[in-house]
Amino acid sequence: MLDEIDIFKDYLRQQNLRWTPQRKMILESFLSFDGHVDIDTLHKKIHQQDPSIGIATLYRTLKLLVDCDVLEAHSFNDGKKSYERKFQVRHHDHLICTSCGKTIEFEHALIEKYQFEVCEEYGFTLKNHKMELLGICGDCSKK
Amino acid sequence: MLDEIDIFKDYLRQQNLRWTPQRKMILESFLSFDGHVDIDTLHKKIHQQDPSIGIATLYRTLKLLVDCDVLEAHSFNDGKKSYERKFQVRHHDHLICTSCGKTIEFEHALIEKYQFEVCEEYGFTLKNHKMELLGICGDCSKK
DNA sequence: ATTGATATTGATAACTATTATCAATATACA
DNA sequence: TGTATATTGATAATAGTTATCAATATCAAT
Repeated sequence: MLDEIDIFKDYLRQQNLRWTPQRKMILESFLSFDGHVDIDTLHKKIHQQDPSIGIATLYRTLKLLVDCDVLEAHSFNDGKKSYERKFQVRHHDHLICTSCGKTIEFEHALIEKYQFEVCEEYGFTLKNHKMELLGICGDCSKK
Repeated sequence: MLDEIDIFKDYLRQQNLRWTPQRKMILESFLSFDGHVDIDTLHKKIHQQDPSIGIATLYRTLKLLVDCDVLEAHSFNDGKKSYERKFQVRHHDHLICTSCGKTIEFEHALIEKYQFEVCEEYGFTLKNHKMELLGICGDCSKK
């Protein structure tokens, strides 16, 4: 079974792009995290392993990984982007605490079903979706 | 019945802030649009009416309008923010065509109900939510 | 293995959206 | 009308991201 490394390699070959140690290490480093990763976190980890890798290469590689559907980009309201594995991870949505920032992932089959219906109604072919529920988590509302 | 202007005025008074011609004109200009408005569009329109209004005042005023719940901020994936009326407008979600950028607004009572249930399950108090369905619209899939 | 065409890299300049600074001015209340 | 202070516009500063470019690495064909 293909893993993310293989998908990335195949994609690069198809596009006449090259498999490099930097690209390998960035993807591997990314995959060592769970859930959402922001550029800063990833850059710090990569810099520890190899301080010679430049930030531009990081941005470039993440863009490629989104293009080949290995990662997915999110835009939260602080203006920063974060990234998430897409392949081999079930689709899910997010519950976000606006007080402490805690994020919980969930999935709900019925919601997904209705989303699909809405798209049909408007003649859309659904490719992806994003749902964020913003609220106050149990811990924060106790304070 | 209170309208947006009154809400904004009341909020300013409560916070010991001041009602100024610039704030009045920015809010009125915003309300003359339908749906989402991005800073650029709004700035162009305002600049036509009164070129002396600075961009900083526009940003400052929009922030106040979000604080007093007259507007809502969105962060789409291009990194730019856009704003939308909140008051007197029913909550709705977005269908976005990833090919031509067209946006359709919809609402779905059952989806909202299940969102509420998910929050309860995790001990969250739901304050707001954002749902975007990304796909290809009918026109684009014909091409 | 060597070569050659060209994709990639790191450093850094440039760019975009947004926020902070500050002196001049406008507002609201006594 | 005067006065304390909030607001303004201009612009510097900041943060995140992208473009530029010369040096280097990759890969397919020999």
